[in-house]
Amino acid sequence: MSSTPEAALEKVFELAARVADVMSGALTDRGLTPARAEVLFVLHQHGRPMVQRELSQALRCTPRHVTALVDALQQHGTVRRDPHPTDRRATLVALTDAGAATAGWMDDARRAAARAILGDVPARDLASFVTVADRILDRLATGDGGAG
Amino acid sequence: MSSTPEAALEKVFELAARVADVMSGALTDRGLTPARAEVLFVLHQHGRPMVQRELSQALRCTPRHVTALVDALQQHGTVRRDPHPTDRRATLVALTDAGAATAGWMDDARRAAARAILGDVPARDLASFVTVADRILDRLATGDGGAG
DNA sequence: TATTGTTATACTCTATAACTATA
DNA sequence: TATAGTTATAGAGTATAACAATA
Repeated sequence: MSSTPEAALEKVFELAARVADVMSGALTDRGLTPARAEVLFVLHQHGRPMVQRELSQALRCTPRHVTALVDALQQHGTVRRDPHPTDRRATLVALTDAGAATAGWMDDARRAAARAILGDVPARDLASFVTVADRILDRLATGDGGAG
Repeated sequence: MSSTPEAALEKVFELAARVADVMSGALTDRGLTPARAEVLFVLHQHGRPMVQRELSQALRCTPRHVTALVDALQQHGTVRRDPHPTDRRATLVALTDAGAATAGWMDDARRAAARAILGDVPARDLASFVTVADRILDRLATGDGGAG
C-alpha cells in the first residue's frame, strides 16, 4: 500500500488530532481544558503534592502558565494550594478529593478508550506500531528531524 | 514488549507533540505559526485561489478565524486578497510568489523530515504502522472511541 | 546572588454573536 | 431570506519581563 514515510508521518498528525478531539470533548463536559486536565493527570501520576516549579518542568511550560492553570483548577475545586513546610517561597499543589476522583476517571477513560479503539488489533501490529513510534522519538531526541 | 493498547495510544500523543515541536520551530524561523502555515499549505495543495468560506471549511475553523489568519498572512506578504469576479460579497485568497515559495519549502521540508526520521524503517513495520493508524481513524469516524 | 511565584503585558488560537454588503 | 466577510467580545494557551518574598 502507500506505506511511505510521508504517509506514516501524516497519520501521526491525523491520529493525534482526532483522538485529542474526542478526549477534549469529554473533558469539556467536566469543565476542563486539555492543559488543565494534564495538570491533574501529572499530579495523579506523581502521587504526591508538587511544587509549582516541578509542575512547570513536568508540563514543559512557564511558571507563569502554571500560576494560571492552578488558579483555574483551584476555582474548579480540583486542586488545592498548601504552604511548603520548609521553603516559604514555594507552594505545594495537591489534588482535592474531587480532583483525585477526576484524575481517576481520566485514567479509566484513557484505558477504556485505548481498549475500545485498539483492543482487537493483532498484538504483532501493535508491537510494530510501538517500535516505529519509539524509533521516531529517538530520532527527534537525538539529532533533529532534518526539518530545518 | 509493552505493546498494550494504552502504550500505543500514548505513543501517538507523544509523537505528534514532538514532531509538531520540531516543525513549529522551523515555522517560527520564517515568521509563521502552525495555523498560518496550514493556510498556505491548503492553498498550495488546492492549486488555485480559494474563497474564505472554502478555507474555513478546509481548515475546520470559523470564518472569523479565517479573517484573522488571512489578515496576518497578508501583512506577512505570503497571501493576497483579490475580489471575486462574480460574487462581490466574496474574497479570493491567493498565494503570492513569496507564499508559493514558502509553501513549496514546507512541502519539501515535510518530505525531507519524513525520510530523515523514517527513511530506514523496514517497509513491513511502516505498513503495520499505517494499518493500525487507519484502523484507529476508522473507529473514531464510525462510532465514538468509548471515551465518554 | 539565586530561586519561587506573582503581576503586567502581549500575541495567538478559537468561539459566538451582531452587523454590513451583497445575492 | 440566505450567504460572505467583518467588527466586537471573550476565554484559553503561551511567552517574556519586572518584581516581591525568601533562601
